[in-house]
Amino acid sequence: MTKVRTRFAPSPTGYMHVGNLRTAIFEYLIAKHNNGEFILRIEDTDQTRKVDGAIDFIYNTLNLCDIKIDEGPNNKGEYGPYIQSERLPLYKKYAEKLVEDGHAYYCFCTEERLDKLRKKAEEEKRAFLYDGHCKNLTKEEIEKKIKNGEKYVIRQKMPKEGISEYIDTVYGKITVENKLLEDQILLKSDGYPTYNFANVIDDHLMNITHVIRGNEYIMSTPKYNLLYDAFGWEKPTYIHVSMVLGEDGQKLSKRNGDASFMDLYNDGYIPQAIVNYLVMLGWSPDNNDEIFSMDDLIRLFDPKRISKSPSVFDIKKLNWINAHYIKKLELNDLLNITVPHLKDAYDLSDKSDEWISELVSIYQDHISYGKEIVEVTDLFFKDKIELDCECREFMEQDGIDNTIKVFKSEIENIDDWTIENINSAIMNTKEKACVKGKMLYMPIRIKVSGQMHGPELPDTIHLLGKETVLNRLK
RNA sequence: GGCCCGUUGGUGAAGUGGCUUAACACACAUGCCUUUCACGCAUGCAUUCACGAGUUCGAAUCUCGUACGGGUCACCA
Repeated sequence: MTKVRTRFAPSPTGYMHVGNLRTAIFEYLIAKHNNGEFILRIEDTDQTRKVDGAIDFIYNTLNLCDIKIDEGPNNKGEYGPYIQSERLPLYKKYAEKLVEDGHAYYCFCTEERLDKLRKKAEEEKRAFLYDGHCKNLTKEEIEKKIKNGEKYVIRQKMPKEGISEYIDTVYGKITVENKLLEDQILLKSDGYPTYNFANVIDDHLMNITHVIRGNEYIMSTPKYNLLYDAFGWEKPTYIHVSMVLGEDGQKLSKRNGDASFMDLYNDGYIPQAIVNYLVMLGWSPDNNDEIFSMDDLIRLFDPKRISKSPSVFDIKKLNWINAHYIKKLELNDLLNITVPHLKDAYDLSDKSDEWISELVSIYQDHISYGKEIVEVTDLFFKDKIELDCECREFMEQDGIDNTIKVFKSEIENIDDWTIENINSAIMNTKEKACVKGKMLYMPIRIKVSGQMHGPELPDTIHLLGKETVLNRLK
């Protein structure tokens, strides 16, 4: 049996939205589930969209997600180079081979002529298809034109009749009429291959066995297959996956302000949690489990269970999964995803490392992503706290003033500012003011933190410091 | 406009002709527990699977039509 090989083939744009990442995850899981290899190939045939540092960015992203690349631009491999712009001669060679064998032809049509055809098609409300104008040029005509320095492209010769069909792992049988297939361009006039062509050549040369990609390619896959047939190559297994949509039901995009992986990462989402969440978008295991390690996923992943319909990216569910991962974090990792945000938002110069650790720790179970630490801890950093309606209502009840007064004097009497002593102060207040439960804790909590909820009260008070607490009890 | 694909609750989804009076999870709501929130627990939230017809003893599941949504039709990837 041949070894399963999948590839992730992004353009180097320096941006990866979660839909792209999900595709990479699926590709990785399919390879690893079958003990296969995962290849990274950079598709930079559009030189205008290239961004510096994009390759490192991709490596960095996949690395953070524990997706290990077996072969790629920064790895050794037998099938390189792994950057398409470094493979140019190859494409040209194969395109010319196709011409020789009668599966493709030179085309000298100018942009103007094509524009005109396009316009006409639009007016007549039909799909534009190249009219095959250059298909039957004689050898002499072609040589003459090339000699004259006329620009040319190489186009694939499509059958005019019949149908093409193939089996997609997710969508089943897909049928397209051949007459709807365009004599698509394989080699552009600048000598670069088109995406479609480079893909076929590279996938074959790199021994890719499973092609996983967005379902926008469902319709063009027959063209790919025709190419495989023309070369006499074995076709890969196709696995088309549906789209990931934004909350508005629209396609995810940077412009829409939709979060990219890096945005999420920078906000303190844990890559493993993001992977966990993304894999559940459009895929489900055959049981009810929802929390998966990468090893679990590799073991369980079955592309047959990928769903056909698009799914909406739901940040709330991601929050839930991420909170789950945060609860299990070691202190150091917890600090890493929270402290930078604290530093950003507040002046920490007079706070000790111990204080910061303690602060972050008591909120570990209360935040669903790193950056959330900022809003939830603001009571530690502002001078004046304001009570909302619910708090004020609570504070208007009888006996509250007395409880606060008693508690304040208890606090004043503490010499050694420890959580134990603070706890004793609360207990003493319980005795002396004759209140308990909600009527004991809530007034103190509200007065001191300005909120009706939060972590353990003694911890909060301890972190606030004696001075601040006394000020707020006034 | 042609062609292709999709449509189960606010969201992710299970479901492949009878065990479904449609799982599970998120979200939401209520209650219990708890000093509060959270956690946990319990309950509620789709009389119905876009709609209509057909096949069948029986349909979310099969067929056809309609609607809606998306994709595709570049010397972009």
